[in-house]
Amino acid sequence: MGKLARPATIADVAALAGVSVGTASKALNGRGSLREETRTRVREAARQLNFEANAGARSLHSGRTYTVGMITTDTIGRFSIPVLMGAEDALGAGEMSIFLCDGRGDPIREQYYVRTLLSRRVDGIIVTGRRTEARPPIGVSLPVPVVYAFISSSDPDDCSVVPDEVGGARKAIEHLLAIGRTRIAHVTGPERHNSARVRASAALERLAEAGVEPAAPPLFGGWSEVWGRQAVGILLAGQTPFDAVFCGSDQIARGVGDALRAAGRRVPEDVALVGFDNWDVMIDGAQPPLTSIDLNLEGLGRSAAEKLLAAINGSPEPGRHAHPCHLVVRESTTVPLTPITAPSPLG
Amino acid sequence: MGKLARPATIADVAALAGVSVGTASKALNGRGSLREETRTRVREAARQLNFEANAGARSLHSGRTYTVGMITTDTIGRFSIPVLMGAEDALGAGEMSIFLCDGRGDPIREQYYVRTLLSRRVDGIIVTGRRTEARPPIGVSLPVPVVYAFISSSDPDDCSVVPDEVGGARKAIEHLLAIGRTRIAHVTGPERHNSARVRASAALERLAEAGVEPAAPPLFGGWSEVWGRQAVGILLAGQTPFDAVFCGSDQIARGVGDALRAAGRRVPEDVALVGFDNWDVMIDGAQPPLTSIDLNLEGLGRSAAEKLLAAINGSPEPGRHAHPCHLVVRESTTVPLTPITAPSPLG
DNA sequence: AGCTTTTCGGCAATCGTTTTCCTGATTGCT
DNA sequence: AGCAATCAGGAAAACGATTGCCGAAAAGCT
Repeated sequence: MGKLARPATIADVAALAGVSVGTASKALNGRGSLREETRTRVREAARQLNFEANAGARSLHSGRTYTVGMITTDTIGRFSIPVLMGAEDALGAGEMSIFLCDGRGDPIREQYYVRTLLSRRVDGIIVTGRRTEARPPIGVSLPVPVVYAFISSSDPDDCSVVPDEVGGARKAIEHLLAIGRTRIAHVTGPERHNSARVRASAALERLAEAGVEPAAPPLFGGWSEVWGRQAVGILLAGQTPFDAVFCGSDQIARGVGDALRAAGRRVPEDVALVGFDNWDVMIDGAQPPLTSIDLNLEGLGRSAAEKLLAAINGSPEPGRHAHPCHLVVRESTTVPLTPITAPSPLG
Repeated sequence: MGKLARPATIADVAALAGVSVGTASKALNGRGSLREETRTRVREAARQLNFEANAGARSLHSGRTYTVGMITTDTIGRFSIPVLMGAEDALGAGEMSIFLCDGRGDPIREQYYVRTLLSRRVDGIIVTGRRTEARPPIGVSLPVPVVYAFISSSDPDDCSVVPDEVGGARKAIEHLLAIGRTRIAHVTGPERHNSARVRASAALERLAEAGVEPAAPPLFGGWSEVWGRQAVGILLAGQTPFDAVFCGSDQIARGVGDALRAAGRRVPEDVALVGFDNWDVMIDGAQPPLTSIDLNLEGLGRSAAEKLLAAINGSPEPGRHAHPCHLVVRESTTVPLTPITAPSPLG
């Protein structure tokens, strides 16, 4: 079989079509002035040889590679994937490809990747990660534009696109207030995490604006279900009653929900529950399904890619851009209006 | 600021060092015979200009791009990420980069990506997906080697690396038998899924080899927690008792565990529970943590990348290669020997 | 028929790097 | 001193594709 045969070059095509390489190039790219008959002859030869122009050679001439690099600071995962997909969407439409590099939290590795990407002459770089913290820039005066997505650069002159966590937390509180809850607790991740602090203070602020006292000071812990369960123990042990819990993540919310149920409190009748991240796995497994804040990561990735393209084309948009979050309401904060006719055995 | 300045070429370096480009190239690559003083002078010039050799131009000459493409058939996600990471690991050591393309289940899109990758002259292609089914090859007599990872190609002459699901299911059953369980049920995903069928029949076969009757015929449903909960309803409604459930996924296992607990059965004392996939999110959230089968996806990805490298270097290993799974034992099948001294409130 | 104007395509330079030759200059040897 | 052998580095030809320029043929005009 002809497997692993050297790919055809434009010289092969030209030879088969009986023209010069220059003419073949013009024919395939619709340039120059050629007879239609010649064009089709060349095209046919190209088709026959399965010719694909060597992108490397081409970019040598054009100076563009139609390629961007994407570096994840830490591990690629739940948050970076949607960002990647959104970016791919925005870039794919313009026929660009993505080099994916996983920095794994190692700055050395990261610098190595930056060099590699630069040697491959990418047109731009997107930096992302799994936390929303600000991070040091990946380099100074790099020869290509850089956009930070989800995470942000500590240099305010860099272009960063981040989720509007403040707005998200405020929406959560507003929703709970709107359904009449006034004794609201907040359980979230470790205080050293930017996201935990930002979401907590935004929630408190929104409560204060409404003139409502929080049911308890924010409970900082981990991002896990286990912590959610433990936090319920703390809340129940305290003397102040509560009719709603806003959680810093869906995992926490799920733990909270499970523990509440185990303690005989009904969700949402006794306690309304709001999560954060809108992570389908947690949302769907929870009983009942969780109301949550969607970070709109795919939109964020798309937006980041668009800003990168703009910068590549000479119109950078430096600064920190907040991308809106939105509330997704489910049964953990609303009793369904039409009660289920035939309740499933245990679902 | 010098931002967005044209990257330095080797000509710039040569000029600064006062040598010809050929000499500069030799100096930087350790070729030819040059005075040590000259080499260091060139290296210094390169450092000063932040020179990175243009990979495109270089590969034009060498015929190699040190790049591989990775195409995911359907969406990139929980299963393809570890495979990707493993592949990156194996390739990164050899200084290769990965082009990531998400086929999104659309064959047209996929073909488009194949063409793009070929035009970029990748040295090879890895194809992956989120299901273990066999799929049609991405192309016939492509000019570069292709390895299928996790999913497999329907052409047995292609190189595929797949998890040994049969072995995994057998290990699960063996473990349950080893801890003395004899009334074992199996709850798994939809029967139309290859994984569900394969795991179920392997489990049955292993039971038969041990001369043990299954507690019930395999229950096929969905991959979700909801289904796990429903399945417990079915099992409890049936008359045959059971002392263990082997589940086709950790999500199902988690649902099963929750429902068992809700029905007053203790895990693992009354019913031992084994999941599949060893997915940390489910494992850790479950009460108690789940014993599960690890697909070793990262190892699989590494192995796939190694086979791809071998093929690139002229030693292809065609055929279907099974990658071993392993059992990870946790509290859902074992009562801890040293009981917890101070039990957490609800954890 | 002889002239100008198009039309069509070939030639060659270019992009950045590597590598093969090849030429001077130095050294070693008798 | 004269010759060969070695060394250091330059010149130029690749690699594959694009594109500006230019020449030959064909067509249009009087």
